[in-house]
Order: sequence, then structure tokens, then C-alpha cells
Amino acid sequence: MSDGARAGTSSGESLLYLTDEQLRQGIEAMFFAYRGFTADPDRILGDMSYGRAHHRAIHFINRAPGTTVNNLLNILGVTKQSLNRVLRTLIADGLVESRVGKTDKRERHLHLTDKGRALEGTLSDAQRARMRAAFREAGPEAVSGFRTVLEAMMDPEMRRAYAKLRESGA
Amino acid sequence: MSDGARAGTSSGESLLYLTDEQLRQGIEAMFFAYRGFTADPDRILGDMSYGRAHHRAIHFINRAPGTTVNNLLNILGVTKQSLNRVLRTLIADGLVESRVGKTDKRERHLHLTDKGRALEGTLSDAQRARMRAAFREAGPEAVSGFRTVLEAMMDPEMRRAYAKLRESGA
DNA sequence: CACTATAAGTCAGCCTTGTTGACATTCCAA
DNA sequence: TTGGAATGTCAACAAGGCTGACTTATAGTG
Repeated sequence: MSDGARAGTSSGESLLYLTDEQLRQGIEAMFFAYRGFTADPDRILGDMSYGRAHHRAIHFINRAPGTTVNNLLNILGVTKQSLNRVLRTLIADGLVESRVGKTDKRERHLHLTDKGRALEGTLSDAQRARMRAAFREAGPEAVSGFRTVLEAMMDPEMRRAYAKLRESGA
Repeated sequence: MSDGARAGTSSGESLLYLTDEQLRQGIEAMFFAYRGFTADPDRILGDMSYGRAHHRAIHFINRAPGTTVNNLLNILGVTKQSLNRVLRTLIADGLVESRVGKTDKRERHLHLTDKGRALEGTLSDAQRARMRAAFREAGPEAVSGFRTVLEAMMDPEMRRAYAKLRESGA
């Protein structure tokens, strides 16, 4: 079932980094790091009555202004009902604006209001600060490896979504 | 509030990897990769009536057999009550065994049963398969960088817990 | 035009997993 | 020996996922 234990014995190159133990450490690193990754925004959101789901919605609306509900659904990988609940509160609280599509009036295009952008900034700053500290501590080469592995770990569709955002962003 | 935009202008070495845009890409990579990371075990668990919390408990009980409830609490970073509910079902279903401590009878020491170990194996194999594919695709140097950045991203306490597990494991 | 497909929103109800508060048991030290 | 601290358990509640069924509005097509 698992070929990891034999990893060190094959071919010329060292495959010791593929042993089950190394993989397990990778798994645990992912677990602990993700906790750190979400800790700061979670703290901020906890004070308001928002959660991680609101953060995710705000992040991607900010990243791709005018995106449709369906688009967001695919990126976030949740159900319509789940997203709608979050979106409804964000719109009611005046953080997100929903505009009827010009060419296709069935679509709703989502934008952050000034208030929404303000919260996005607060959350992003907190999360970026931690990411920046980690990147700086690890150095550019480690960061490059970090991104390579993460990208390889994604589902193919997510990889496409990620690549698309990268293009549009930089 | 954010010094990332100026990152490229300081000192001699290139700090372009610390720009806000690079950090944002790192954030999104974390988000998408974590989805992939949990996808396979989630699928398996969905068929039974277990969730991610059960997986985490099983993983760490397997990793540190005989651990106490309190210990597990610190590692998982959830409340006692939340863990207890999960633990109760696992014990009721005969996957986990809870033994009263010898020296301190307040403590309960947790062990996987054969049945529990079997499920742990199934879940681990699925998760390791993806991790292995990602590691292999990325190569040893990228993996090293991956781990360096993740470690730098953890809260200090989690970093300690992670290091402790690493010692005991390999 | 009539029909079908698509985009979005809604209602009801479920499950997991997080939370806080109250409580029982056990240990240890004053 | 008694009172505080530590360990674990139970009860009740909220957030945020999920499915399924349904409505409304609009697009596109035969």
C-alpha cells in the first residue's frame, strides 16, 4: 500500500526525503502551520461576529472585483447556500455590494465597499505580517520551494484557479 | 502599516520575494494547497460518520501512544469539550482505548485499538500518497524550503510541539 | 413563440465541530 | 484533613459546512 519505506533503496539519487517518516513530518508541518496561518485573522474576526468564511469571501472579492457569485463558488469550493448565508450578512452590513450584470442581467457582480476594503486591509495586514516574517526568516530559496510544493499539492482545478489569479495579480 | 511595497528598494540583496503581491500569492497558495491536503481523508471520512477532527485525534494518538487527554488538547488546540465529544465516539466505536493512569488516576492514557490502527493506516496512506506525489514532483530542495517556511509560520508553542514530535518520530 | 438551460436566491433540515458553563473525581500541599 | 488545583465529563448552544427542493429572472435555441 505504501512505497515510502523503500524510497531510499531505488536508483542513484537519494530519495530519503520520500520516506514515510519524512512525509508524516510534512503532514504535521502543514497542520501546525495552517493553524498559525489563520490565527491572526481569526482573532480579529472573533471580535466582530464574523468567521473565517467571511474572510475568504472578502479576500477573493477584493482580489477579483466584479466577480460573479458562481465564480466565487468555484474558487471557494463551498455550496451556494453556504456562501449565500455569508454574502447576505456582508451585504446587509454594507461591506459588499451586489450589482446586476450589464450584459447578462442574471449575474450579480460583487464589489467591496469602502468599509469592506477597510476590513480586508486589516485582515490582510495581519496575515501578511506573519507571512512576511516567515518568508524573511526562511529566505528566498526556501520560499521558492515552499510555493513549488504547495502548488504540487493542489487539486488540478485549484491549480488552474490559482494560476489564473497569479496572472491577473502581478 | 505594510512595508512590503518598499521591499525591493532596501539594502543590497533582492527582497522582491517580500512584496505584498508575493505575500498574497503565498497566502492563496496556502489556502488552495490546504484544501488538497485534506481532500482525500475527508472523502474517506465522509462515508463513515466521522470528520476531520476524528482524523486529527487518531493521527496524534497513533503518533504518541499513551498520551493524555490534556496533552492531546494542547497539540490539537481545541477545547476540552470539543475533543471529548470526538473521543467519546471513537471510544464507543472501539477505535480508541482510554486507560486510567497508574500513578495519577485523574489522567486517561489514550491508545488506538487494532481497529483504530487500521483506520489510521487507511487515512494516512491516502494523505501520504498525495504528499509523496507533491514531494516527488517538487524535488528535495523544494521540500526543504517548504518545511523551513512552514516551520517559520507556526506559533512558537506549535513549533515546540512540532519539534518534539520530530524528535520522537525519527 | 415556446422550451430549455443557466444564474442567483431562498427555505428547511441535517451534521460536524467549535464555544462556555457546571460538575465529578483525584491529587497534593498547607 | 481540608481546600485549591488539575483532569476529565456532561449539557446546551452557535457557526458554518452539507443536501434537496423550489422560485424567479434572464438567455439562448429550435
